Parts: sequence; C-alpha cells; structure tokens
Amino acid sequence: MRNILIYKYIDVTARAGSVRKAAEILSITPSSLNRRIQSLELELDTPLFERHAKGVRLNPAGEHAVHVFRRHIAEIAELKSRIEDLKGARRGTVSIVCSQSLLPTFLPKQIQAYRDEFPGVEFRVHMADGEAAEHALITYDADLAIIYSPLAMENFETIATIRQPVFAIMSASHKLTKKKKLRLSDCIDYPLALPKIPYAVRNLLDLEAKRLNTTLRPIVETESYIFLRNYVASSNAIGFEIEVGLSQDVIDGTAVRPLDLRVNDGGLLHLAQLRGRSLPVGAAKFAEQIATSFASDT
Amino acid sequence: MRNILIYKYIDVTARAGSVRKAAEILSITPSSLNRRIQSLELELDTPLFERHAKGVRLNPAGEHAVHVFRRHIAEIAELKSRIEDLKGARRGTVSIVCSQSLLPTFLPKQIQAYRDEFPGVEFRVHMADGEAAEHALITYDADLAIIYSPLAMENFETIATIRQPVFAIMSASHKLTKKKKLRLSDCIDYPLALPKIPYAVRNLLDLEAKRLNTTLRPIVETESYIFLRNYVASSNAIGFEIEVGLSQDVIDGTAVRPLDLRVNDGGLLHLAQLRGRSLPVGAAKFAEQIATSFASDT
DNA sequence: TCGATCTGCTGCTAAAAAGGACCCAGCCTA
DNA sequence: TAGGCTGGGTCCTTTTTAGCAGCAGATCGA
Repeated sequence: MRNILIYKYIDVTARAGSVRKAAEILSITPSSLNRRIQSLELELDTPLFERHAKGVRLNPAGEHAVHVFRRHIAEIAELKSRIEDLKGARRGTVSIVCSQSLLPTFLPKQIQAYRDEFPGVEFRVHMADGEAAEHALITYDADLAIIYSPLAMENFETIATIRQPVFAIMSASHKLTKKKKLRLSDCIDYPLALPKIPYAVRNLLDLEAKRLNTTLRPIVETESYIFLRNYVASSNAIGFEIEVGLSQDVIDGTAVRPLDLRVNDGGLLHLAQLRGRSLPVGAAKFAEQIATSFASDT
Repeated sequence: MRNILIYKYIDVTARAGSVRKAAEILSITPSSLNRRIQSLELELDTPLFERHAKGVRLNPAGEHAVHVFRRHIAEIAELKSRIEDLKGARRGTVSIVCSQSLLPTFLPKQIQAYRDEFPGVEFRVHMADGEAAEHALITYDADLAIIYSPLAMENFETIATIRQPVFAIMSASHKLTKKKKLRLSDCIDYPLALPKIPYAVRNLLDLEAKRLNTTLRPIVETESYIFLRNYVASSNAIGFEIEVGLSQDVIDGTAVRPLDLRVNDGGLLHLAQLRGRSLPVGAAKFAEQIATSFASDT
C-alpha cells in the first residue's frame, strides 16, 4: 500500500531519532524523506518533530500522529490478512514476543503444529521481559505476547492463562533425585543456580525464601536458562525452571523434580494482546491454538 | 491528507454503486477513478468490487476494506481535531443525527452555547430514526446520535441518558387545560393527533392504551411535530410530545400539560456514539456538554 | 429485433508528485 | 577552531496521476 508508506516513514523516523538514519533504514535519500515529512506536516498544518542539531524528536502532535499511524499500518496489514483468508489461502506474518522459557520447546512445537496446517503463515519470535513486551504490543511491533510475570498492565488484554509450577533441575546423579517432590528447604543446602533478579522465577523463589526466613545465596546467577541447565548437569548445584520451559525429552544428564512452593503454586503464564486491537487472522488463529493448548494442560 | 484520498474514492464509489456517478461526485473523470481503484485492487491483490453492466458493488473483500477505510478516514479527522486542540484553537466539524424532537429547541440552544465558547467548531445536524442513526454512526457519517427510542443496539455506546416524560399539547382554550396533570384516559374522548406508528412517543401511547384495554384512533397521523403542534392550536384535538421537544416559550395558542403514563414515566433519550470509537475533540466536548445538561435536568 | 443508453475499461498525452544527487548553513563536540 | 553531525534547499529524473476520447459489452424500451 503505497499510500500508507508515509506512515512508515514517520514511524521509522520517530524511532531512529534522525532523518538521515531513518532514510538509511528505508533505503531512500534523506532529502526525499525530509520532504515527505515536511509535506505531511504541511497537510496537517503543524510540525510533528522537534528539530535539533542532533536529530529530531516527536512533539506532542507527532506523538498523537504516530500512534494513529502505527495502528493504521497494523490494521491495513490485518485487512490484507483477512482478505487472504477470504481467498482461502491463509497467509501473513505472526509476530510474537515471549519470555525466554518459551523458546526452547513450547513455541517451536506450537509453531510447527500451526504451520503444518497453514504453511503460508510466517512467524517472528522475539524474547522480551514484561515491560519490553508491553512496548512491543503498543508500537504494533508484536501481535502477541506470552509472558510469565505477575504484571497485568492496563494495555494488555489477556487471551488465556495457565498456571506454571516451578521445577528444580539437577544432574541425574544428584542425591535429591531420590525424592519425587521437593521443597525449597530441601534444596537450600546445595549450591543454587538461579535466574537473575528481575526474572519471575527468581521472584517466586525469593518470596518463598522470605517465608522461610532465609535468603537465597546463588553460586551462579544467569539470565540464560540454557546455561543454567547445562551447568547443573555437571555439578551438584540445583537450578529452577517453569514447566513450559522443560523439554519433554529429558536432557542428557539432568533430572527434574516438581518444587512445592507454599507462597504460590506457580506463577501465571499469560497469552496477551494489545487491549482492543483486532488481530490479523493468522495471529488470532494462532492465539486460539495456544489458548486451547493452555486449556488442555490445566 | 492526499494519501487517504483513495479511501474516500472507494467509499464514495461503494455508496454510489457506479464508478461514473462516484467520479461525478468527486469531480474527477471516471477513467481516473477507475484506474485508482484498479491500482488499489492490484496492491491488495484482490478485486474489491463486483463489476456489472449496471454498475459496481462491493464484494466481501471490499466490504471489509471500506469498513477499515471509513474508520481510518474518521480517525485521521479525529487526529487533525486533536492537533488543532493542542494548538489551542478548537476547530472541526461535529456531525449529529437526532430525533425530530431535538430540532426545534434543544439542539439549537446547545449548539449556540457551545459555539459561544468555541466559534471554530461547525455543526452538521441530520434527522433520523433509530435505525438510520445507527447506520450513520457505523459509516462514520455522524459522530453523535441523540435518539429517543427504546433501541439499545450493540453498536451503540450510550454516553448519557435522560428520562423524558410525555406532554399533551392542545389549544390554549381547550377544556383540558383546566387540569394541571392529565392521564391518557382524560384525552381519549377528544380527537387525537398522533405521531406515526414507528415513532417512540406513539409506541408509549399505544402501550398505555393497551393497558387501558382500548385502542387509539387518531384523526390525524403525522411524522411532523411542527404540523401536529400547529394543528392542535386551531382545533380541539390533542397532540403529544416529549419534554425536550417543547419550547420554553409557550407557542401562541397552545398549552402543554404533563401526561401521567402508568406503563412508563417517560421513555429514555439517549446520547450515543459508535461503540469503541474515540471521537474528535469537538464532538467529545460537545457530548460532555450535553451529558451535563442531561444530568442537571434530572 | 434493433437502437439508444447505460456500464466499466483502455490507449494516449499532459501535468503533478515523488525520489535522487548534491550542496549549504547551523550546531555540537572534541 | 576543525570536523562531523544535523536538517533543509535546489535541480533534475523518474514515477504516478489526471484528463480526453473512444472501445466493447450489457441492459432496457420501443
């Protein structure tokens, strides 16, 4: 749609913070981009950007404008998607932001299953925490967010929710593997490999530790679950992960045991979209699939 | 905004049902219009219209498309309105559909009051029944609807409501003027001048008549309250009108008396907008004014 | 049945808009 | 003060759009 190209120009310029950078991203010359922006400002009878020597920044009018423009871009994409759907061939791109835990197992399987049925649909998957996910939804960079976090921001609209118990991960030869079910007090005497502080699993564990009047002293702190898992495989340390992050196939050399948390029997994994937005067909149908997957796992 | 001109082209063509007629309305040549449509269809990779020898009609894809296009047109107008508001000068056009009763007194005063404060805002006022009003909101032909009717369609979003008692209108010399408050049974022996059947006041009266195990036999049926009022002024017939339709200044030769209806002490007058739509600043502020006016009259 | 009259559509030409290349002046930083 | 940014201006080419005249086909009425 050539007619909404100008929206994209404004959007990219706003993100880039500079006409020249934006022009490079858009593969046009800065002068051309600048003139397009100026002509739009002329039509709206107001500047949209504050011009500084170090770049441009949106003014209040521009903030309003890009907000509308981004929504319109997304809605035209959605329109195209619906039209494709009418023609029988479901096409389009589904863009997802999600927590790290979803990446190794859950999302690949879900996407594989979806694409078995609709091979015309492509996927973009990005990792993000709750805040970044919210931002991605607001700027229409993402259609769906799957976030494991207690945040319930007002911009989110939850499509589905599933309770996620926490599991302890350890080497297959670990003493604690003898127990079928663990408590945090069982683990606390062993070296702990924990996710870094902002992560939700860490929050849950810290809360539980507080209940036990103790503090967790991790020997390893990481933001990578992969690293964490590989680390515990070759040591006597204990790591933690939520259910959805675990492979069904047991990883060589590791064992998992459910962890009994008194504070909370697992946080909630949310499938969410931007409040009030109507999604492209592909994204909506994929969301449905995930929702039913959540429901059947309950 | 030149870039959304194509939306208007599609919209007008869809309404006109013919490329040539639409081209005439738009003051361009049919060939140009036709080519614009074709190029858009090429971009969307689907026809939007069914071509017949007697004109064009939207196909399903086209229906989806115009729906989006109309919304986008309205939202760009709203954006402009907000930008104007940011600049301090409130400008723009507020388009209203309303019941007939609002036209003689209520709306003119409200608009006058609003324009005293914001002379840059213009108004378009159209009369419509509930169904036509709903259609006008859906097609973004109107921003606000003020409808006296029991309909609560799912596309409406009620902003404010006020109860409207029914009044009887008669000549100033009428016998019934001796009573301060009337019942329908008081009127039933006199010739009746009633609004036509689909109108809400008529519905209320018919309901009340049913309660009294009788049927109303109007000697005059009209859709014009003006005619009705002038008719009763020079006869001994009795007419009916809701409160908001009455001038505060007594019309020469007529008197009004409140009518006590047992079925319902007056229907509801609704101020409504399209569900989920965010209005232009002018329309939103005018709606606020009407809402407070409703509230203070309760 | 046969025009008259609609319809959408298509070459063609002219005008207008958008894009590209280049240069300039102003501002900030080092 | 010099160098590297910035946005903005100018000239030119390319692309897009509008207008004109005319096409074939469908519809309707005499």
